[in-house]
Amino acid sequence: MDKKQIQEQRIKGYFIQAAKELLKGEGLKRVSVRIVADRAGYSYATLYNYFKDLNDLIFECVKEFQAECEEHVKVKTKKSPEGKQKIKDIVKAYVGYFNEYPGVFGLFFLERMGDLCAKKETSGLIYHSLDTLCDEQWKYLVGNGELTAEEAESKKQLLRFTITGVLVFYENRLQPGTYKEFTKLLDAQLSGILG
Amino acid sequence: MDKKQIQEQRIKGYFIQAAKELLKGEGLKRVSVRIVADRAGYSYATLYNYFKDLNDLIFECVKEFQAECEEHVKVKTKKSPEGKQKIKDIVKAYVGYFNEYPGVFGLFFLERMGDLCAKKETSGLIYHSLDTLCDEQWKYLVGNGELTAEEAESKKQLLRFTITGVLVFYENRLQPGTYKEFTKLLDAQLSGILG
DNA sequence: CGAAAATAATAAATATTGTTCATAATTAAA
DNA sequence: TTTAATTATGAACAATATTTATTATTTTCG
Repeated sequence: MDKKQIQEQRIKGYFIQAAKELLKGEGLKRVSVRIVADRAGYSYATLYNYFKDLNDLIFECVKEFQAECEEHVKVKTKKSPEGKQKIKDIVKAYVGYFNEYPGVFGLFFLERMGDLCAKKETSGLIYHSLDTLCDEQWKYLVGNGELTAEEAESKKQLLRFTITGVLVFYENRLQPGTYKEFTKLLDAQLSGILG
Repeated sequence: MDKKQIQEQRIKGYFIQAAKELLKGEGLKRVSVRIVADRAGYSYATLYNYFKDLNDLIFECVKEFQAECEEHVKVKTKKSPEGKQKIKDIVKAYVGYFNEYPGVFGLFFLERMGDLCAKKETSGLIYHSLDTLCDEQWKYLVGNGELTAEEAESKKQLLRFTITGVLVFYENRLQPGTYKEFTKLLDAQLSGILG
């Protein structure tokens, strides 16, 4: 029956919504079965009627955050001029999303994904998100003759690692002390890679 | 009394040793008060006579791992020729240590340090370890005229971020699938930065 | 040496976790 | 309306970190 599917999906949504709010607000360590269920308006046991376990629920959140992030970037860079400038803007928007929700960054890159059941699926989703977002622009630059295919591949990798590294340092609240310094650092790194 | 200090330090050492073994072998998730105390040959409650809490113990482990890592790098690069080559070798040895003990890398960069009490102290220790290890060589290159002070600072930063990023990807078992590919990637990135 | 005092080790207890299961409540079917 | 299926839930279980009161040990000193 279709109704069943709709209703089930709706209730799953309540749990997911509650978990997402907690993840964004307080981070993974504050997400417990009891608290999520409370916020969703159900008993903790009910959660297990809709999700295999807590990781299953969190995995759904990861997927939604990933989509949110992608959407966020696309909206913010809609008008950017194609090529290197657009890549820079994509990266800035990408970083901006994680800066707005540090808990999501922690969930994506820091907190052990090892526990999340479908490792390959989740990791693939997360680890290639920046690549996917920039892919068109890299192709554009190669087609344009601005970069060779090898140069593009090399820069793509460098960008991926550098941005992740920068975020790891900043989100752990150490490296650049202020947001101002952080954006300056980011700009510098982007110029270094893309010219 | 001095005897007291020595004995206390000795028993603390048993707990630290047990925790270190667990961290290296199985990672943070497998480290529990009960298991550590068991391995140390004491009751779990005894641990609290020597450490404020579990984080306090783990912080001690972090300090020891940090020292171990430093020592490991220094031994491995003792004979390297000064300058860029030595920086490359330092980075390789540094990465090599974490590759040998993935649990330690996770502890350092991935698992939420937020819980570790003395955030600033711990983070400073960890986040500047690579910088400190390479510092002499950067100075050498500047004194040598091979690099300007600004170039050195910029490359130092880039190196720090890139290496962290590469490790985050590799240790989460996704990016390069094999160790062979990983070292190749590392070499490429090092050449890109240091020429 | 032996009693008193200080120190150290521990078991029991508390408060959280995630997860399972039998049962109660609700909804759908006949 | 009675029966059957589904859904929600509280109780229970195992494992977690930590605290507290009590026991065991060691040190001190008369």
